[in-house]
Amino acid sequence: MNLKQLSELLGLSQTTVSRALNGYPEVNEATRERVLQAVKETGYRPNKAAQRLATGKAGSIGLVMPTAPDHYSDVHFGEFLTGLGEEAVRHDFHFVIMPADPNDEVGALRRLAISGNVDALFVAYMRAHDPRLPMLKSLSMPFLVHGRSIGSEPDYPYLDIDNEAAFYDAARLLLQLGHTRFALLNGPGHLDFAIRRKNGLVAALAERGLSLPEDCMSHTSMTDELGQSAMERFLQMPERPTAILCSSTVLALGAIRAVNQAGLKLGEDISLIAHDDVLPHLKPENFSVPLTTTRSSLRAAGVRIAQRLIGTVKQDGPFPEQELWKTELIVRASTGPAPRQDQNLGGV
Amino acid sequence: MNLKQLSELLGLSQTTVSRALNGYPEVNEATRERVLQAVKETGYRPNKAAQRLATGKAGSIGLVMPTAPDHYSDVHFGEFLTGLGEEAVRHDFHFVIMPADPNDEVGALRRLAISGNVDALFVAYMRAHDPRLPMLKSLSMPFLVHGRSIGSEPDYPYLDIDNEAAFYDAARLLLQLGHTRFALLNGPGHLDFAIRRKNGLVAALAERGLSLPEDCMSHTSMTDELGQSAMERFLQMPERPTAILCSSTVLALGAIRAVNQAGLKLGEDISLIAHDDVLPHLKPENFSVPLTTTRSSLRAAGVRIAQRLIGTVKQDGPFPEQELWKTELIVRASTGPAPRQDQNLGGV
DNA sequence: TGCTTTTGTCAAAGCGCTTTGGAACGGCGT
DNA sequence: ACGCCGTTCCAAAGCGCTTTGACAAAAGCA
Repeated sequence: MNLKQLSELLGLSQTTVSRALNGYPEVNEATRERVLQAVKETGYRPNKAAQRLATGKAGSIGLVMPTAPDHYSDVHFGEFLTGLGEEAVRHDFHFVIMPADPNDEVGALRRLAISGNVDALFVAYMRAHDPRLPMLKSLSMPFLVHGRSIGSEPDYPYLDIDNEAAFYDAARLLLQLGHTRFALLNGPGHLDFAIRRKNGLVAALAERGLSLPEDCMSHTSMTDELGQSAMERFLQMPERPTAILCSSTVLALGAIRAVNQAGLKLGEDISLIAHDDVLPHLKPENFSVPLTTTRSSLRAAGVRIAQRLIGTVKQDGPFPEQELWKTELIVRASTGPAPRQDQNLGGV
Repeated sequence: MNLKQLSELLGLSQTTVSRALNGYPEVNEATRERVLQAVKETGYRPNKAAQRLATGKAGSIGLVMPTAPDHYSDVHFGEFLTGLGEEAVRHDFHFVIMPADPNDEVGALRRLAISGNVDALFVAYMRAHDPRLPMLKSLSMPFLVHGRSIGSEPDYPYLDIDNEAAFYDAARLLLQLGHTRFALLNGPGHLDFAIRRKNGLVAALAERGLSLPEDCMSHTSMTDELGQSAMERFLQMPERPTAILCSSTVLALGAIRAVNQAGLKLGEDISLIAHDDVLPHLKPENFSVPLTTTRSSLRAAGVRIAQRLIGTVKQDGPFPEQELWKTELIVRASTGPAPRQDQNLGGV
């Protein structure tokens, strides 16, 4: 069934049917109803390829999936993708996923853009001074970045969470509880979110005249194994930290294992706050000691990004704007007052 | 730059240029060279949408991404997707990913098929008597399944690994080492691969007159946490198993944690063989006690599936066939002779 | 030489949609 | 009665490609 057949069946022109379907105002409401009814009965579906050719819009958004032979397909990416997908499917959009070596993301993105089968681009895993940004700007194709790029002019459309504030607030809570020795279990050091979280923590410490020693920072991929080994190192320090900030519940999973194996009590000997991306199978409230977290749903971010990107493409409208989400600081049992000996030793 | 302009530039007809580009035989080699040269110089790229409309081929394959609010975006899926993607990008194909609740996979698949923006479908996570199979067969659209569906007529195109043989062989190795008490850490019980792996193990045991008690089987999602808790249960049994078969290195990760925490030695007190999907960040040789595994690369399967599916679509050729990969049994340090007390008690 | 094949090329007809530029129609004011 | 609008619809022109059917030119064959 195609438009022509449908219009003949209705005794209308293709024009009118097309307009009825696409919500144009110049068609009589009664006529539109008839058309819609016929569509239901016949199960007519417009041919995507024809629509694309006619409108010049592909109805799809492109993204680069970081992947190399040794690259871990991480849960955060999957979770985010799910959000994107949920929204996309509602609008009959789809993605073109271009797998690419993380070292060639610029190239991959450019290839995607000129391939002509996407209307818009999405990028994530932002770094400081990210080289993709100037490229994207030169492209005259809508794009939206998840995160930001420290060191770049902030004149590009993005959706980000306020990482700095999140870890600043988390650190302040721990400071108020009397902690003075902090450690940071962070994501890869070149990524923007990791830099900002570190900055947030450092800023909060600086207000109290404290600083974060180099050996109390760990920058790794966010897997539980790496969380565990980093935490083990922290615990072996002569003056071990009592307050841990952690960039992911996945890292926290490993870290807590290390705490337990060291015979220490989470929430008593060690206080820990993790950032919670709301990964479905890793709920902070289900940890044996429920986790205090800074929370912001990765999946929700995916949905929102898809919304904005699709909106932009559909109405050929203004490029999407900047959006900064606050995280929620949710206090559970993994944080508590600094242990006694710490209070004795501690302070400024 | 479009075909028309290019052909005018060359003083040829659109027909000839198109044919030269698409490798048709009826064009002079010298002419083809000229065309190719011009393409290089002008950077001409055929418009995808127009090609689609003209050929009726979308150049994309569809797949359903299982996702629900509580569904874990698992690493196995990501890893497989990476393989698919690598191959797809080589042929300028892309996927349409339709996220769907695992309970509505049939519906999602159908919607994908009639949406008209895919040429072929791919399905995974096969179950026994999988309801998607009859639906797919009725669809007259090429498809390929990863895995098989026990209980269904095996008349559909698939790529699978020989799960039964894998675990049969693994079990035999352990039997030869003198083990008699086995346990199975398996994936979700409704999935085909899990059923077959269990069958393989049971068959090997039966040859020795042994059987697998119900409480020595665990069927769960393949996360390390669940691997750990299941293993803990096994270890608390009065006559605890000494030989463990494990459906994923992710499960094994947790299981081994349980072994260590129980103060037992892997490869001495407990022998363990895991199936290794070759996840980049979970290499069995990097475990503190290197893991004996049955190996088959998930990513390679992705590549192969993309190859076959794309091949089928491109030449409109025969539907793809059936393919069964053998796994490799790779012996490392996590397997050893059954401990003494077991040999005394044990045997047929 | 005259005939049929083969080779290399072309003009034109789609593919199924959107969109432009009218046209028909009835109601309105004058 | 006339012209003028606003509404509702239409015919036809693309969008950029592939493919069919035809046709010269070159080649093969008797």
